Amino acid sequence: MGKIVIIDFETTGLSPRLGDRATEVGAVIIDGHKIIDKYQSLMNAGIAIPGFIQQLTGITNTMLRQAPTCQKVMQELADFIGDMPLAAHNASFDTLFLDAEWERIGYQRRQPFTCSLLLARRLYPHFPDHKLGTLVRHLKLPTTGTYHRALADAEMTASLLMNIKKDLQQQYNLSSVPHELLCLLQKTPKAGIANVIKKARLKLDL
DNA sequence: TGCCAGGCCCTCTTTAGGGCCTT
Repeated sequence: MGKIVIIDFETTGLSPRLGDRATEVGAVIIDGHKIIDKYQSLMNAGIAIPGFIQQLTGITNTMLRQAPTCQKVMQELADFIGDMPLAAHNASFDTLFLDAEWERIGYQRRQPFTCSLLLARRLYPHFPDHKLGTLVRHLKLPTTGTYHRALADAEMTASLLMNIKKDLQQQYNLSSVPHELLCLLQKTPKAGIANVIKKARLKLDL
């Protein structure tokens, strides 16, 4: 109950439709306000990583030559995730790559995705921007490794999401913040959040 | 040939345009 998988992909570019592929995936499971499990793997799609992305992520073509196939990694990831709901920072990006890589192994995502970027824009509108690094710095969250590596980014996104849940709980005096409520809030204009929580409090017994 | 992401959000908007965010 209350578990969410936070996921992050490193890729060869921005668009699976233009042929970009995943190069690394990191995923962590949170239960309430704790990380309880982690998964990480590089993956070899057999295509070259552009130079500027190698510089950005530190993931090189040499590293990928030794990496397992995308098919193997995506099957392991599907087993790791099971039917738990998902979250990511700028989830529209990770949704595209997860769906595209899973489609290649004949697997279809069924669970909803929550976006910590959309939630952070609503909860922390006064921050200078809503990049993952900026949010981690301003909220004084732990940095767990190198930015732009999949597991470190997934862990920091998990810390961010747990902070968002904690702030919602305190601000609105909620007993819990289920994934269903996060899905509702990420689509709610800032001015409507209190009203959505009021309705959800009755419906979800919060 | 030349171009090329895509979803969300704001505003000098809605018959649109541009910035943010992800690699």
